[in-house]
Amino acid sequence: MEERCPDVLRLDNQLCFPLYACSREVIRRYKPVLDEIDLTYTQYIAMLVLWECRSVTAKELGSRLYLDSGTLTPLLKKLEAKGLLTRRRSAQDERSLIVAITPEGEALRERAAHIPAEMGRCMPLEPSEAETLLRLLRKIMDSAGG
Amino acid sequence: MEERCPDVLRLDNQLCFPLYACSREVIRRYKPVLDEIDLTYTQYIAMLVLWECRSVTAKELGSRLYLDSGTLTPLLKKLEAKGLLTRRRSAQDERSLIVAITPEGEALRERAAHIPAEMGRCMPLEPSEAETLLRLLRKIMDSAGG
DNA sequence: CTCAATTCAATTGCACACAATCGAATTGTA
DNA sequence: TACAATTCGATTGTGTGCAATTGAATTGAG
Repeated sequence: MEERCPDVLRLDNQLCFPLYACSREVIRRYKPVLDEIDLTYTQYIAMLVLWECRSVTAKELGSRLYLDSGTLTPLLKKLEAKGLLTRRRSAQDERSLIVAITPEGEALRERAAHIPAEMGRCMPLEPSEAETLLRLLRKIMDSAGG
Repeated sequence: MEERCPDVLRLDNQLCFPLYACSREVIRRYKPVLDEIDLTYTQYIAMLVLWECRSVTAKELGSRLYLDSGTLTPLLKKLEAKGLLTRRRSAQDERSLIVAITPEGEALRERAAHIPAEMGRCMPLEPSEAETLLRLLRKIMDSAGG
């Protein structure tokens, strides 16, 4: 008799897979609205930081988004090519790259202002549920290993 | 006076970003243990399905993992090259690709059996919290738009 | 039966993610 | 002040994700 697959190895019994699948699903749902402003999801979250900060170093941006230079360098070059931001070296430290929003980038913020509410309507969670979800995600993020 | 960035556009006030960041973080934590059995995370979840089912069509596998042929075709070819599975056309329907686990693939299951428990220790959630998290993720997955 | 519509996996092209490495700039210490 | 260690962004290479297209096989309406 063949040994059965142990329950612990079942796809649905792991936290990792629903988390991974749900993350991709939510990004898929953003796509139609992000298409309207010609941003990918990763470009969108980079712009979210710039809409908050106007100017940040690439290092700070990477630290906020948990992305390294291998991902950020080509991403920022594309956003620069779109005219949404500028890239220049810091005068104090030539190693640092300063990323600053342009007027076009600022203007895009208004066209993006409706997105969070629109996406919120796609998420069937009560405010208390959303808060619980956020708390649990942060608990994982903050735990040792990251 | 410059208009401040509206709160709704703040990175941390959206559900999408913590979800996306947490998913990548958890996959990062899997990497050291998956390196030991020479699987990427995506290859691992594909093997999870095969450890359950032994034999599935590519379509069924894609439906379980929410991945399309553009992702699965090269992935399955790599796993076939590792000797963990076989790929052959269905006799009943030549369009269908049947993916079946090999003895080497079965053997790998034993070397992977410790992974869920090990990862569980990296996740600081109480059982009830994990259950809540799963429920909320499924609620999002099951909602309209997917 | 017939042929248009559908269903599959494969392919192509683009955009991430991320490990590893590089080279320039800066820092810390003797 | 030298100079080794560190920090920073850029580059390279691999492996996904996913949209769009292709081509073969199957299905279904007439």
